[in-house]
Amino acid sequence: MSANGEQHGSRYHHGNLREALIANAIKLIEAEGVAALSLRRIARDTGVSQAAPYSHFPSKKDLITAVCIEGTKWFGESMRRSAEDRHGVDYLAGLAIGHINFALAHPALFHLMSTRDVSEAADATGKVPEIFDEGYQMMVAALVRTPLPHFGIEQQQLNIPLAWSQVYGLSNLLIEGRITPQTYGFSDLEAFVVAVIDRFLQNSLQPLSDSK
Amino acid sequence: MSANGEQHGSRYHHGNLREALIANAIKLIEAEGVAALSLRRIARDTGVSQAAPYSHFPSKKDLITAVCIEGTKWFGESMRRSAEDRHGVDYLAGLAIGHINFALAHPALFHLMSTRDVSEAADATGKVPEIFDEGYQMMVAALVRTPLPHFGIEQQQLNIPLAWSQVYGLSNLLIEGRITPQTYGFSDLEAFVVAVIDRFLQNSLQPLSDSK
DNA sequence: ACCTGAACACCGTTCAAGT
DNA sequence: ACCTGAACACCGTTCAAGT
Repeated sequence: MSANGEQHGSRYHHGNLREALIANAIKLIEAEGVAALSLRRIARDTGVSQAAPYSHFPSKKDLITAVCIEGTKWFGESMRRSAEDRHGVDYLAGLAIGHINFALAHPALFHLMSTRDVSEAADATGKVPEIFDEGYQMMVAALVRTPLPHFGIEQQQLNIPLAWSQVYGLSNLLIEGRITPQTYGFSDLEAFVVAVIDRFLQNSLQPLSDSK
Repeated sequence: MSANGEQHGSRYHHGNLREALIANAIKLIEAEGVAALSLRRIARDTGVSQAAPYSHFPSKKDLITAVCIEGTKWFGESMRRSAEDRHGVDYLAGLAIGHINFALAHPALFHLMSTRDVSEAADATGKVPEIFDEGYQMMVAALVRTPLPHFGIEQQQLNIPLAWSQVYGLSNLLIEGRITPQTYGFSDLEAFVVAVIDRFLQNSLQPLSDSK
């Protein structure tokens, strides 16, 4: 309940306190939500005094920033893993599914990473969005290089915010439980996600009609 | 800095403390963000003691819930106002624009309403999502009754989560500053939003190709 | 019924002091 | 350099007491 067991009696005079704090912060977030995140609590869980974290982070914001940075790595990996060995439109679908998988597997962490008020609050360096967007850059790159027939350049441009907000929005609404697959006749979450993404891509692949 | 001026010396022994607290809570959120939201601060701003709010709300969560409920009214009105006098697809676009307009006009409030960790944290009654979704029900109703040629029923069904997460995601990414209209060659935010929504609707209106 | 003031257990942060 | 313990100004919440 209080110790984490993996230390052999020493008291972090080794330089691993920083990593231990980040790990325990993530553990706490995933177990009890962002609201439960307190520096004192993390210090307690890590077995150090309340003031110890200040030897490694100037403020709570900076610890959270570090947590976000760690999270973005997992996020990017999830997208990459899900998209590898795929090509063209399938690659795009893979990225989207990797995105949503991460969000569903780490809802609190995803939320922390993706919302401002927590991380505006949180982002001391101001670089979290930039880092977070790395994942999206993969999507952007794929969108740009994937040949969408019948699209002009400037039309294709608009697909970027479209795809981005689509995936981002779906992730959040699924996490929040506002959209449930059952409502739309899907018993399986994965199948629902695939269907929605497929539909999005099919829609986007159509040539634009000249009116009507 | 401390008083709000609209009271005539009396000390809220009238039954308007509840409304004053909600109003000042919203004022505080919009001025300093959700992070600054504290019961004691609101009480101070309203000119009452720290314990006074507990005569009207069992806990901080309940005050926030009341704030969310108030917010959903504005949200619904914004969508309705923006869509009135429009028909068919234009009506849908109006709803979407009303949604995004509200999010941009009241970012902190929108964020409070739409994110769980704050309002899971916040929603004592558990009914906030339900109420919040009222706005989306308009969208759903419109999507269902708007004739989209070439779509079967079950195909049309999928447009609901698609449109919903599209608008929701775009709202959030615009608020967070992650998507900027300038990136896509728009100097005007409104024009950008209209273009994206139009594109979404045009995409969705296409008949599905039978493969390829 | 509605509000106040003092109290309790928390929190982020600072700072002198220890090793 | 890294950590502790005590302190400060906050916070949510409770509770006896006032009107």
